[in-house]
Amino acid sequence: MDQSPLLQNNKQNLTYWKELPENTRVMLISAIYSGENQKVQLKFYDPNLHLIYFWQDKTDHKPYCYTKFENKERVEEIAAIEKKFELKTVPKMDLLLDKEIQAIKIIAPDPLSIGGKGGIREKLNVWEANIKYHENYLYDTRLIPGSYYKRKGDQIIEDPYQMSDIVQNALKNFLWDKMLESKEARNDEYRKYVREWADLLNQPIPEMKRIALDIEVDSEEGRMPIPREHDRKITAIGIVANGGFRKVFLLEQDKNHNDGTELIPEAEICKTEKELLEKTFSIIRSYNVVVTFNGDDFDLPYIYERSQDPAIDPVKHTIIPKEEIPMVVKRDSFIKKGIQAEPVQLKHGVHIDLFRTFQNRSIQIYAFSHKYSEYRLNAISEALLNDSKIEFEGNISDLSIQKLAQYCLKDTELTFRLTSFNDNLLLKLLFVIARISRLSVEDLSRVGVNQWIRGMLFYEHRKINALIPHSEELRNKGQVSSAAIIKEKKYRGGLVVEPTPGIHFNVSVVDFASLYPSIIKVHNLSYETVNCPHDSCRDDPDQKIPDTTYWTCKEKKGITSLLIGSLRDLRVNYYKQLSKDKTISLEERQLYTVVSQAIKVILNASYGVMGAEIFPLYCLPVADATAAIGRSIITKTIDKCKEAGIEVVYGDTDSLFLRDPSQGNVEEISKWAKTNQGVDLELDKEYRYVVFNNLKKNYLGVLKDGTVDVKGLTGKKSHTPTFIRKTFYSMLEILGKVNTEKDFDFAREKIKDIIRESAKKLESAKYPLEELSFNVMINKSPEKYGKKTSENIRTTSIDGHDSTTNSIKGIPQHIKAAKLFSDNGRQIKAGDIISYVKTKTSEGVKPVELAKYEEIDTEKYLEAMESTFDQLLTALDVNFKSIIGKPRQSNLDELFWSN
DNA sequence: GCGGACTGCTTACCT
DNA sequence: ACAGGTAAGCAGTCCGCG
Repeated sequence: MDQSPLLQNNKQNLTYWKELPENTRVMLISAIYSGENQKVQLKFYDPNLHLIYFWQDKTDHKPYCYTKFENKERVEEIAAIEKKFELKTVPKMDLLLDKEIQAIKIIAPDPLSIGGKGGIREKLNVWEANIKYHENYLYDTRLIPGSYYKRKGDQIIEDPYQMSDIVQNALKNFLWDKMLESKEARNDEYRKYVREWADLLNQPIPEMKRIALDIEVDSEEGRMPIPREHDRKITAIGIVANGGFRKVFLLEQDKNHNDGTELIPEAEICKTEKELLEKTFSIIRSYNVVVTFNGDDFDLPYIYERSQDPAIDPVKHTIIPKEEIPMVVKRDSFIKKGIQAEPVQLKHGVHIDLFRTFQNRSIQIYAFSHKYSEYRLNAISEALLNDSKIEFEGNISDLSIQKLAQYCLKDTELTFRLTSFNDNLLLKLLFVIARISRLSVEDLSRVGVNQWIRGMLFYEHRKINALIPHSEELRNKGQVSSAAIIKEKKYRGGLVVEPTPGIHFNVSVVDFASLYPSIIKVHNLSYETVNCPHDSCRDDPDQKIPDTTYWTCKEKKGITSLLIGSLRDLRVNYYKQLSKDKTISLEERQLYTVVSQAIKVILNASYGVMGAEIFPLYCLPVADATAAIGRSIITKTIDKCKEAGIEVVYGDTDSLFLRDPSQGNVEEISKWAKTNQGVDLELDKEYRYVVFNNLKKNYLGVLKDGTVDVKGLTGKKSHTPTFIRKTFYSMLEILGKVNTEKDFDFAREKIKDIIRESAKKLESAKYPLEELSFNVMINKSPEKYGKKTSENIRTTSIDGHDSTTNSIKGIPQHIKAAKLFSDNGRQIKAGDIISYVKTKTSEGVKPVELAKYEEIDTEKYLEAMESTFDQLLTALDVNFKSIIGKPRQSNLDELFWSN
């Protein structure tokens, strides 16, 4: 077995800053505020020796916030009474007014004096009081998580890696040649942004020494142990680290839990839980990064609480002293309601909870292209690693010690591999996002994308000495200009072109490369530049945004426009090229691929957050204007196509489907778009043919190489019963082989055969029940459904019964099924996928596990097949009903209902 | 009392 | 806990019919 050198000497790898040799390059990985010391503490990582250097502020930096001059008297009054604040008048840039103002800086002895109970925030209109102190600290010192530093005396000095000549030259080319074509190239400010991003993002990312950790706890069936109660024994702790280190500590068990087989070699049996915990702690101490799956709410708080419970030492009833535990309870964090665990933080390392990270929609969709759709370890592992947990029947507490060891170690291994697969993709991604968002990985892996962009923008405000506005100040920036199509939406979004129904050969798809970020860049969109205070801009017709009442600023570049625009250009014109450049090392190329991916995540969200209330710089006019310009660009491009005689058969937001264009056609339009609209229109895909029915966001396309692209069709949707989906995909296989108009005749017949066969299999009960299930996710807890209708409230309150058919009326089918499940004692919670079949029972549905074949409503399934397949068949001029014959009593029905 | 038109709710998808 | 637009299925209400 590969033994980790770190484990052998068991050295606590936490070292103080003064011990860091000068000129050793270390990376900033964490920043926290220690309430105990009232100081910010930083952790730096030495990528060679894998040590953490620990730094505590000595600069006497203090928490603070601002107020405006109009509050001078009031703030002086407060300061005179409370005697703990220091006031300073300082110049600040007010971006909304585009002028310098005098602000009063209120300096406090501790963060609670500002944001705590009775803090200044409650007494006065203050600015920048909602920023966590450790974030403030990073902004002010310009320290960026994920960046490299070195020690000089007591100080922290920037110490970036040098870029290689190739990369350096590519950047120069980009800055001086590529960009000279555009207006921005002549803008030094813009060039400075590009340069700074590249300097930051081109830094290599080291492989971090880390462990994955997973605990198993003795528990009753169907009830999760609660950390706060810590009343259940810890029976196993698995640890997997880099370099092949694997270990599982097991609590000694009685004979009933021994199946006589041999234990896996990684197993080590401990006499008591105390011993088990002590051994685990000593390993945790020797690593810098700890990875768990749901460790925030379970594993970490559980082992912490349990270590303080005398039950872990049955003989002497002693606990583990707090100094020996590598964790502390996070006291400064605000207490969330209803949580089951006190948050726990690692003392010297960094803890990443993958459960939370994979739940992040941006990670799920943009980083992993929606490969997983459930947030369980097993589902994510299956999707990303093609591996799964060890399955077992019954209760985990009944497993033999041998099986438990295997099970626990497997979970731990999967957790580790989620951070290591694809050349440590996830961790690298997180570190690049840390650099962009100015948040530590510890912080950013637990928050949504709006906080990432918040971090990027807040940092920038500090950098240019601009006061960060209140969200209320951004609410009076103008009326919404374009009403949404969907009610309950705030403004109108992208334009969807009505598809031309039918089969079209040789269709080219062109799309605008990151359209919204381009618009934000080209049109100088930012909260302070949309409806800016300058009369000259307001009165200039060139500054007007088409189809809206908004105008934009020509006097000054907006901060969002600069940041998003420079990132966009870097991605499109620099990182994408570098990631393919064979003259640089594979390792570097991989970094640039990751950087490009991380920027994509940020760009994709940058427009969305402007229209999201939770975003601190929420500014509806910016989002509204962005979408309006997008509609204007696509509309004008369509007009231009028509003018040039190019037929547009479909389009959605930023894409156009052109029917049989020449290469010259595409070039012409693309050039036109660049010159007249300032956006890049690129050839995205070339379809051999595309099939449209009359529905938007619904089509099938076969690429030149025979790959079949399906969008939006029901046959693709995850809730569709497997047998229908499988039949649908075999239809697609046929269509992938179609090359010419003539081939369709054959394909049509093949498809009819497939459908007939499938219908026959259905009617003769040949499909396993599981293939008939609809699989629908429940997004709320089951009780929260069906409360809106008065009818429903009345029936439940009158008869009082819960499980009568009355009380489950007015409730979606998947919830009905879920309720039948919980009647059977199984817990259903938000995020679960309910698998149910359609039945002839009074409810009309039943969970698959509880259903019998004779209850199946075959007619309903034929209807489902019909509606699913008709989306394709209508375009192929085939009729479902005529294939399987008229609706009739199915064989199955006759069989079961006659006797 | 019945059925079709309509609305609202929910989910899954597209960009 | 980033946006809006579209489709589909179900459940319920409204309204006219005769």
